[in-house]
Amino acid sequence: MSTSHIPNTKSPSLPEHVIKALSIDNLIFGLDEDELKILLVRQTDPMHQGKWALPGGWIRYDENLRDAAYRLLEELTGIRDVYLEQLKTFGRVDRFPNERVVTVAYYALVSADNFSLVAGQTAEEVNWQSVNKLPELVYDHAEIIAHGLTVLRHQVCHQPIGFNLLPEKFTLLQLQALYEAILNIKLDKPNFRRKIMKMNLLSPCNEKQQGVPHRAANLYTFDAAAYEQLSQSGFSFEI
Amino acid sequence: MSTSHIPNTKSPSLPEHVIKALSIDNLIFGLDEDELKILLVRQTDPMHQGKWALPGGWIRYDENLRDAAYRLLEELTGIRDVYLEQLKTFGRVDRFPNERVVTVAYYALVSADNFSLVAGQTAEEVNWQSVNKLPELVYDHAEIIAHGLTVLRHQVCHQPIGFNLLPEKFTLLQLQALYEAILNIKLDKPNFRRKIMKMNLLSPCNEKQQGVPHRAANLYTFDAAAYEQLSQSGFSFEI
DNA sequence: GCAAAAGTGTTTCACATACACCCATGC
DNA sequence: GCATGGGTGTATGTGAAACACTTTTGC
Repeated sequence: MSTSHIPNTKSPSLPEHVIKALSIDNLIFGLDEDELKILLVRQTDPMHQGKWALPGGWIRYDENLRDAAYRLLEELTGIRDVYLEQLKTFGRVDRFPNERVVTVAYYALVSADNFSLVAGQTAEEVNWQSVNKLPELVYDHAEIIAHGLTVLRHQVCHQPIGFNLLPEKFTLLQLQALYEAILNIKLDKPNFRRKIMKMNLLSPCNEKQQGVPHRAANLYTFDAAAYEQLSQSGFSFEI
Repeated sequence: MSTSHIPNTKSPSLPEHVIKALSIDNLIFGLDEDELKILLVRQTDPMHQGKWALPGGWIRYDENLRDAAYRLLEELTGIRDVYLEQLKTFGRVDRFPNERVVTVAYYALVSADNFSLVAGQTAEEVNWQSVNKLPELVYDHAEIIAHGLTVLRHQVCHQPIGFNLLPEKFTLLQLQALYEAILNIKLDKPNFRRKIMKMNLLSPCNEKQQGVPHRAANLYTFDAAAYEQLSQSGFSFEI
């Protein structure tokens, strides 16, 4: 959450007309150099002593939950047009100091296209952190991230959401590296290629990689329309 | 929700010290005669004109979300010791009249053992309804149930939660009928048997069905301990 | 015997796996 | 040439699907 999460203070940055007992927290995953990262903000007020937190905030009275998640995401990071899904609601009695605050967690997968873009915007406060070595976090945010990782690892095997982590055009080996990074496993290249290609979810760009010190690979895009059609015919994505 | 969900009234039945903007709603599924049903309560106050609702209510300040779900479930239906899992949080601005109320939905699968038991307890107010022909429901409860069904149909294929809908001891054909009822499909008996038996999740009771007008089938129980051990070795349940 | 469900056997075919191999390109 | 990744081919085994079949029991 942002620094506006200090309880019991009428901070001027706190918007009026928000739901008091409820907040939003966003888990934003990105891929950097074949490593899975998550976007965190640093709490600048002395009370939290520089701990890190998920980007989040309060929900307005006249705002749907998902809209609030999108608004907060864009306000804090500039990110928009991403896959944003409700994760879970966390409401342990003692998760927040002094008052009872329940938080609805959402998660998004950010493509490599605007990965670096985001990190640059508000350099000192927002930062990507490897999910394998997280800093100290406020409240129950470590627990929320742990749950988010579990869900992500499950979802990525059963739905084609991984493509959201890649640039628009990608190679098959980039896709394979993505699954290897998220799932912490090694995959067989020929078999992975066949499995993916048989799904008929990728459209060839008829372009090749540029500036690589080896044979250039073909580039592909994910065909969302084809996936829509296939899933209505009972097709189910499985890795 | 129960009748205590009337907004802006200081009803004497409304417990003190609850979170104002948040409620719980429970989706309780049961199997009756190979038909999937859900437990609903009738709103008795004139404002709702006899519409039906999910059993739910308010969360106390000193109560974890899941604890509240369990408490409300037991208070309203007497059901306990069931698989109870968070479904999703629903918070559309206009889902509740006059004030902003966000609700956290939980779902449970009730075994056929105490299926009839529940229906008897508070006969005129609580009732099982087929999910295929639901009555008119208050607020967004139809939407919540629709989402619950989607999740249930997905989960039942990937986790051994279906067993919660059966009596403690069951036959393989009962199990098959369960999947056929939930998924609305036909399954091949020999292949289904082999698939299930190969998982090593069922313990034979060394007992047979009683009083059936045909050859009596063997009874089995679900071996939860075996499942725990297998899933830690990377086993994943799939139908 | 007949009906109805329990339970077994067998063939077929697709597909996942494993691994060997050739291709293209920059240095 | 050689290193690096791109991309293809093939043998093998497992297992899902389809369906024919036998067994048991009540009436």
